[in-house]
Amino acid sequence: MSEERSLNFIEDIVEADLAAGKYKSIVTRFPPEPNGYLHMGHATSICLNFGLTKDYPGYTNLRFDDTNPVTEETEYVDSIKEDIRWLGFEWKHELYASDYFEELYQFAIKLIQKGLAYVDDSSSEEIAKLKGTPTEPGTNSPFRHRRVEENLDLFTRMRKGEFADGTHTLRAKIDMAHPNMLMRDPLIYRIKHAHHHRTGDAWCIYPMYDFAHGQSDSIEHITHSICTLEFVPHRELYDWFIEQLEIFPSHQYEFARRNLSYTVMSKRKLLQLVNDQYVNGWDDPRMPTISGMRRRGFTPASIRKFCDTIGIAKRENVVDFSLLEFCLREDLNLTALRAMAVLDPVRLVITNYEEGKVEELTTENGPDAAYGTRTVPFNRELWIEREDFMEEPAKKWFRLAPGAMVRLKSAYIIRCDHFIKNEAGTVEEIQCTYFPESRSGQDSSGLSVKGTIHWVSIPQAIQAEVRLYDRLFKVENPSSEEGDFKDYINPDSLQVITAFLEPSLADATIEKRFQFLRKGYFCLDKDATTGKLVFNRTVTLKDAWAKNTKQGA
RNA sequence: UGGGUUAUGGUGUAACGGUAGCACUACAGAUUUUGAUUCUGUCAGUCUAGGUUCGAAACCUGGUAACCCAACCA
Repeated sequence: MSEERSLNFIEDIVEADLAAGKYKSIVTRFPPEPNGYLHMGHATSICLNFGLTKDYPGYTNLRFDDTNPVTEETEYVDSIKEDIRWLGFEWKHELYASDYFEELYQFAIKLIQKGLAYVDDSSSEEIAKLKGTPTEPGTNSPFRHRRVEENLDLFTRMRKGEFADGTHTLRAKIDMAHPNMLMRDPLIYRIKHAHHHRTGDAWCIYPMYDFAHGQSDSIEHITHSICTLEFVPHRELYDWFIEQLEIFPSHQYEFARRNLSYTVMSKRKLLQLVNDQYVNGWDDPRMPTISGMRRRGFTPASIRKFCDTIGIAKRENVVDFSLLEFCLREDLNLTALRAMAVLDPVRLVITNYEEGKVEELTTENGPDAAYGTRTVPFNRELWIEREDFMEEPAKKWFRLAPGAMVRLKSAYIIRCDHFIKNEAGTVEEIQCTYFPESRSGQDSSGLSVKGTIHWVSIPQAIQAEVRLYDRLFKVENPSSEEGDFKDYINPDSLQVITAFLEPSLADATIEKRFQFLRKGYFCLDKDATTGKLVFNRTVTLKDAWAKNTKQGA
């Protein structure tokens, strides 16, 4: 109540309805079709629908819109439920449009009896031809004036299975000259002799979307039926059916689907990426699917925060990917365990450190003291990041360079004395001296350095496969570019490397989130086995220096 | 003279006839044993032309632009 946060237009409507006493509590629903995996676009709808009944009295149903048996499968039902729960929401009732098939059938009978529906024997081509175009009115079907009794008989026989697929349809009788194409005698039932994932072979006629969705809403007494903008023209039909059927008046409200830059967000396109093997399945960490993002290491809280931040409105939009990254980092920064890993190693030798000696040094586990500490082994030879050394240091370079000093995180201050190159001119080894009095936590050296770098002790280091991801597409809006969206796929969206990790990372589990110090946030991938660690880079840290050098170049 | 929807910084979103605000991005600086985090600051906006009004991003009129609608998909 004390929130100053401004309301979106749907919350405005809900508040007005509640204030006017139109409803004492509200009912919303999330209505996926079980024919694919949920993606970031669905997350917006989930957060909206479930969020509304968290903020206002009422509840939200999960209703599968399963009126097309040829594309729908139980496998999808399960993944959808898992994704919603993972996002942190729980539905009141788990329902299916197919639960209402008998009721829907009776609704159709009622329409026929009122003279508002008829059986059409036209082929799909004939129906399309008579439909007209947006600028030309349609023409009445020759079957439009069948008598009620004949329609009833035919429709009953359609249900009994007397006719083949495509031979008959049931259409609402509205107006073939209507400016809204959807009002030109829309099809409401079609024959499909197909096995349904829930009703099996009980039916061979199935209602169309427009004769299932709104009626299901009404049956469930949904007060606010929220969908995306492309359904705006359907609202007229939605209201027409409810009025003619004289059933509970649910209302439909539409918002603009959210688009994310550098990716695509339609089931059809995502399916192509999977089928054509541009990615490795629906849960590939580069996919904007909920399952892909979960595998990548996104947290539910970060996705909810993102949905909340981008808001709900009616205009076309492409949200910056960087905002999603911001929400992710914001959450991960607070929750990820800290660890050290070297992704691109170069050998560093501390020439004045006793050979064979190993010290266990204390370092922090997390962003604050509550996470406690652990120890990491330290010895004479370490891996450090190749990019942390510069033979000829740039301006404002804080890291290692000939003669320069840095602190090794949670360890000692070192000074670079020499470096060794191979024939190819690549630095192979960096030699340093350390200052024993500069030990972390008990530094009496009086030295101060600008830079601190991470490291991993070579003898104890463990290896892991690390998968580095970049954006899937090279352009902000692949769908609006010339040609095929697949032409704009980023060929370097996945880079697989072998990294050296501190030994504690051997205990990583799939739920844990890590910040590899100075490198980014990582999590264990499901491909990891007892013998082989595999990490995904969820997102990099912000890197002011990298930005700096990029600009200078 | 088909119908519908939408136009606010680079991006997303507020302002409900009364000071155009917030967040991201970008940039500059402070702190920092992560060039992270944190903190401070800067740049930057009402599609257009008229009108109503003391006062318009908002209301009216005319343009312009983008998106949606001609699946037995949802």
